Amino acid sequence: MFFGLCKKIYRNYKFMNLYWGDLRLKARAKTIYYQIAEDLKQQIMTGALTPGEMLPSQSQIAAAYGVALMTVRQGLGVLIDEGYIYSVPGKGYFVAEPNLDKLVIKVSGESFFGQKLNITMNHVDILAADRKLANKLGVAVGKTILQMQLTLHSAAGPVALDDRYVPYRKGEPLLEKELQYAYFPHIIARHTNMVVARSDFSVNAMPLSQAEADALQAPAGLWGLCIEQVLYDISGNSLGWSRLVGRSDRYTLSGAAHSYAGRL
Amino acid sequence: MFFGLCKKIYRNYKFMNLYWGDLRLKARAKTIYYQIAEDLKQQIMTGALTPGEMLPSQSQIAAAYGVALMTVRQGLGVLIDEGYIYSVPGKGYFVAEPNLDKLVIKVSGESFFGQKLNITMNHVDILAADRKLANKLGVAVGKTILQMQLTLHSAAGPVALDDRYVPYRKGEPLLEKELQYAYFPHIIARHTNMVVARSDFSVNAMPLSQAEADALQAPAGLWGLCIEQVLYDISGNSLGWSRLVGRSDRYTLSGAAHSYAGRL
DNA sequence: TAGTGGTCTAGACCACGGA
DNA sequence: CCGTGGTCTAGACCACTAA
Repeated sequence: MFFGLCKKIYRNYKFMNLYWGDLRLKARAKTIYYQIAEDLKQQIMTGALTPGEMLPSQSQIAAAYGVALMTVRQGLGVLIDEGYIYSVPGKGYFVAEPNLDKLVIKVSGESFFGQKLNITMNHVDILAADRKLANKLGVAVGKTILQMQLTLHSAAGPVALDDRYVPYRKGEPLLEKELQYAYFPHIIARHTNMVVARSDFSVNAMPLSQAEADALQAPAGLWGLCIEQVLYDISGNSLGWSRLVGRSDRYTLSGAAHSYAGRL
Repeated sequence: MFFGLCKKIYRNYKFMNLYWGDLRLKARAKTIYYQIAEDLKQQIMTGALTPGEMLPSQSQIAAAYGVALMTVRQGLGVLIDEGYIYSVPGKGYFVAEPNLDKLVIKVSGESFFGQKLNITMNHVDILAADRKLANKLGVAVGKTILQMQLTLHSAAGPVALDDRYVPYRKGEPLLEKELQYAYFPHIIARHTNMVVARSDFSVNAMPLSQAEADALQAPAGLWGLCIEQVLYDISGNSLGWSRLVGRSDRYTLSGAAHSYAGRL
């Protein structure tokens, strides 16, 4: 049932010239373990193997392909990486349930909102942390904070305002060069020698303050889309806080979710 | 430099009773390959190995631990899975650059916005696709569409309205049972026998229509947070479209990003 | 007890990279 | 040329699961 026509002799791949130069994927595409993975993936996506169903055992697959166990395991490893299957020790491999519960938004520094944005630095200030700021950054009230505000704008005009707060570090001046990075974590990564491990963020609709509306040249009554982001190091210490508020008529956040999600 | 104290004799793990029953992670925690991975991960997170730096070669690691090559490879595989390193054939393994450019929002059916929400079905209708709907769903204008609208509400009152559209399929009646799933993809997955492979979504601030404001009992002038989602099968055919608009004062979207991201 | 997956070994050959 | 990672073999022993 599982292996109708799949007993082809994959093994003569050794005698073929398959490493077509630069493209690594093309090379991988013709390996035995990759073929095993593709065959099984095919059966999952076409419904021949349904979610929850058990796959044939490693040894059955090995026998079917005339191949060693480790090779089969490598193929199954690919499917595990890609989220198609999971294993239960002592029982077997099972087809995973598809789910779309992880929405992924990609934000590179280059194209924050799916469009190329120019950056203007409005001002850089030194200030003492008030209660709210101290709370966000996990520092004591009164602690010296570096604040910067910048504007992202497209050809149509200003798109978003971004206020960023970093605990001041002695002997680590912010360089002009660093400020050019559109995406806050990139600044932090260059500015501190800490490894930024995690960021928590939230997204919501917000009314624009008068100052924000002015700076964004926003029509009266327009609300903004607000993205807050707090950065942490590996120990959970806060490294920075960013609050971006943008014209909702000039950008939207977008992304995708995949049922069988591999690595990010 | 790389291996100061790490030449412990891991190999006697074989003679210890390490498989402490149910927890699989605890078992894995004491394997050789896992220890190798942890040691290297430690060096990366503490800065002993910096992004872009080359790791010692497989054979060096194997010699340092007194272990076979395949075992080392398995350990390095863990780090690749978790995004800490990558490999360049013919050269070596390298520490990856940390980046926080993938924001992940988890939405389970249980807690859509970080709070338990009750669901009320407002109505289910059959209608013919107009141009906009036909475009969204990738069907012909006039095609029969199943529409349903539901309200999500917390103890405080209504939180969001969700309009969902599914191309009508003969002989596949929507079951009352299926409608209880809060999260749209879950309904689709149960309703059709198609595998939902991908969903594209977008998030933005939107003014509430009069009908929406009434249904949500929203204060005058309040804008909503709108999440649109289109579901696709493996071939790229659209399986459904959902447009959720919610009171921005009663929920926010939130999530996290990780510098070294493993599987979703 | 038999079958499953999980770990590990000590070899092998291959393609790629750089000196 | 040699060192690198990538693939593969034919075994081994272990712990878990279910009959």
